[in-house]
Amino acid sequence: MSRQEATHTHRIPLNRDRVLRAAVALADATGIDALSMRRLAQELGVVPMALYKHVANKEELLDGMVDTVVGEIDPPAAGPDWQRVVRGRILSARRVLLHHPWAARVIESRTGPTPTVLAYLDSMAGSFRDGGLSADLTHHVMHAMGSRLLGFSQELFATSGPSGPPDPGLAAHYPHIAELAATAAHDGSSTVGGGCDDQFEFEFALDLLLDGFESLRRQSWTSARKA
Amino acid sequence: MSRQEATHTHRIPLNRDRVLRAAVALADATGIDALSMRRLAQELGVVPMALYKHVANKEELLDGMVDTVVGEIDPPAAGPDWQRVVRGRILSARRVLLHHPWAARVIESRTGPTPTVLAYLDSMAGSFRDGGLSADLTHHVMHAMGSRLLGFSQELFATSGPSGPPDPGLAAHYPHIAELAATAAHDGSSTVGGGCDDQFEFEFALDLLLDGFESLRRQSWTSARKA
DNA sequence: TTGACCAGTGTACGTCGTACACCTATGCTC
DNA sequence: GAGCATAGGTGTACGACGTACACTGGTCAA
Repeated sequence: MSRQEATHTHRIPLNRDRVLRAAVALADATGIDALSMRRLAQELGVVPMALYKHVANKEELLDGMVDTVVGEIDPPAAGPDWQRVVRGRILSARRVLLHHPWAARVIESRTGPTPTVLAYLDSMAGSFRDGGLSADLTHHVMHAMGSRLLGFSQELFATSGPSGPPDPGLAAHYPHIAELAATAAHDGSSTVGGGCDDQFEFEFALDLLLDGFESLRRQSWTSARKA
Repeated sequence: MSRQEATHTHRIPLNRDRVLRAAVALADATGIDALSMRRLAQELGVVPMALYKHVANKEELLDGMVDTVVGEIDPPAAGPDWQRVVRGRILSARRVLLHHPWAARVIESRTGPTPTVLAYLDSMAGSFRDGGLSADLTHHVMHAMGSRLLGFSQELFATSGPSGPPDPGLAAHYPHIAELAATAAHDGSSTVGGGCDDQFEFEFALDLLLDGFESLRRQSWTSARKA
């Protein structure tokens, strides 16, 4: 065992994690468009096909990169003030995304969320629930936050099929998300099957912002107060 | 002149507009990933290189497609209530984007806005100004709307260089945007050069939403009122 | 010693965007 | 009408890309 790296030209073997880290670093350095399997392999001193022993294909590589980035977001701080908790976490997410400028676009291009992303969203929903927001309100609030949570738009929760009971395994791992999915399912007002009423969610956030703007206008708000 | 289409196998010549329309239709039908210059040429009964007589390259094709889509958004309705005007226009933009599901991602991938997009944003800013919002507030409001206006994120206004006076031609064509750029330039609080304080803009929208959520929570808001 | 297993290799295919040289019919000028 | 520039369409070719598939060599359990 001690001669693991004894034989002189013996490379440390690749693994999924090294591949993902290298991919993130390469995307940071040269942009997402310059990230090809061939360039990445070259960076790792390996032939392109070697990568496929560690990721199934490029899509899975991108999924893994997203997970790596989402993993950099700070866990929620403890504290009684839910707004402080959520605010801090979202600003952490923003810092991470600013550090990996390609990430927002990649996240948006994914078709389904990975478990890592689901866990992040679940934890975020948990912060709202802990702050005393109802499951119903939390649901709409999560939609309203939309891209500010991560760069996602509203069809995130369409993952659960159009009918039938939600995956029971989901509830075990992501209790808050399961709860939100449940409220969406049995208040199914305008949509026929399960899933959310995207139009309602859009207007919910839009009106919240427009009302906020009008309120600022009435009080002659100016950004100078911040200086 | 009368024999313009007389000679039997004479194709109607292509033009930029026909190319763009066909590209939009193809993307609508088969998804943006299936849109290649070769597939598009085939759809038009033409050899791939023929397209390059009408668009410089694929990037310009995508720009043109975005313009086509943005051109479908309704003009602002007239009316004294600025919230109604803005709301209606944004919902129109949303309808258009729902009709072209690929568009949001393409818009976000563009590096700089086209004149058509600038005109749309200028007109939107004009609606806020007409509603009595100050130039300062309008500026932040435009940022806060962010992706809800079209799918853009905040670095939109970074187009004007980091220093020097803004393009005088810009003011003529896009007076409201020029006005916003001006307010951003000479209140330059935390950023060194010109441009916006993206961090401030992000927190502005974030806090507006968080405060709105807290207010709903206090009044035990529930979405059932909508039913 | 054998043989299964696994990380890494090499070759090859089909697709992509597009540079470049070429053709050909249109329509302008004399 | 004769001559000719020009715009629109063609054909060939190149260098990327993602990845299927068959392989090789080194490790370790039996």
